[in-house]
Amino acid sequence: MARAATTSDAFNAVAEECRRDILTMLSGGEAAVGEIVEQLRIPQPQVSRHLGVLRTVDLVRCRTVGRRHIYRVNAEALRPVHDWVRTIEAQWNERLDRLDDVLAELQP
Amino acid sequence: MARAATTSDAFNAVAEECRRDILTMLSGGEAAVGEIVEQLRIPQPQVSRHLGVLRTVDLVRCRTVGRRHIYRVNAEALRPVHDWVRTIEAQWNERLDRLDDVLAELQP
DNA sequence: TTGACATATCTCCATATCGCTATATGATGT
DNA sequence: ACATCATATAGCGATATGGAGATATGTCAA
Repeated sequence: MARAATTSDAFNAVAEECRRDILTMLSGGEAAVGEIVEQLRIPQPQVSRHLGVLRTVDLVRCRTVGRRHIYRVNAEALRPVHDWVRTIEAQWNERLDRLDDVLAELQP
Repeated sequence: MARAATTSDAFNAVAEECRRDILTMLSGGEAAVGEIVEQLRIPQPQVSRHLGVLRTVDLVRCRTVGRRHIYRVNAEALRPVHDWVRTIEAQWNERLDRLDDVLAELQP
C-alpha cells in the first residue's frame, strides 16, 4: 500500500502547504475561486483540485452565486486535529510538571 | 512532483495514523521500540521506520540504554501544528477557544 | 567466541499524489 | 445562438510512500 489518501481525513488534507494557505486565507472570510487564485498566485486548476480535497473532508463548503463558487471554512472539521494535538501536549506537560515536582523535592 | 515528503515537517509526519498512535502512546511516557511493537501490534521494522520519520522532524528523541533504544515525545515540535490550527479556529469563531478555557478550568 | 536479544536498514511492489496543460462544464449577457 | 467569463475535470510523468520480509548492526551474557 501507499500513503493514505489526502482525502481520507483532515490530517492528510492539511499536510499540504497549499491547502493550509487556502484555509488560512478563507479563515479571514469566504472567497471565490478566482480570488484565491489571484491572492495566492496558484494556477486555477490546482486551486480547484485542492478545494476538491478540502471539500471531501468537509474542511470547506461551497455556495454558488451565479457563475462564482464561494468557498468558506468549516473549522469544525479541524477538531480531530485540534483534539489530538491537545491530548499529546496535555500528557507531555503533565510529565514535565511531575518532573518539576521531582526536581523540587531534590532541592532542600 | 509528488506529495511532500513525510519527513518534511510535523504536518506530514503526523498525517499517518500509525505515527500518531506511536506519539499518543509515547506521550504517556517513554518506551523502548519493543514495547511499542508489542502494545501497538505493528511489525518491528515498520515501527523503526516510523520512529525514523518522527526523529527526522524532531517529534521524538532517542536515548540508548544497553541494547534498548528508549524513545520519548518532544511535543515542542508539534507547535507549528498547534499554532496553525488555533489561528484558523480563532478566525473561524471563538467558540472552541472559550470551550477550551472552560475545559481547562474544569481540569485542575 | 558463540548465541540470543534489540533495533535498524534494505529491497520489492502497488498506488496516490502534485504540478502542468488542455479541455469540458456551466452561467451570463447580448 | 454566441462569445465570454468562472470553475471543474482529465491525462500525463515523476516520485515518495507504506507494507512485507530478509538481513545487517549492535549489545549483552555465558
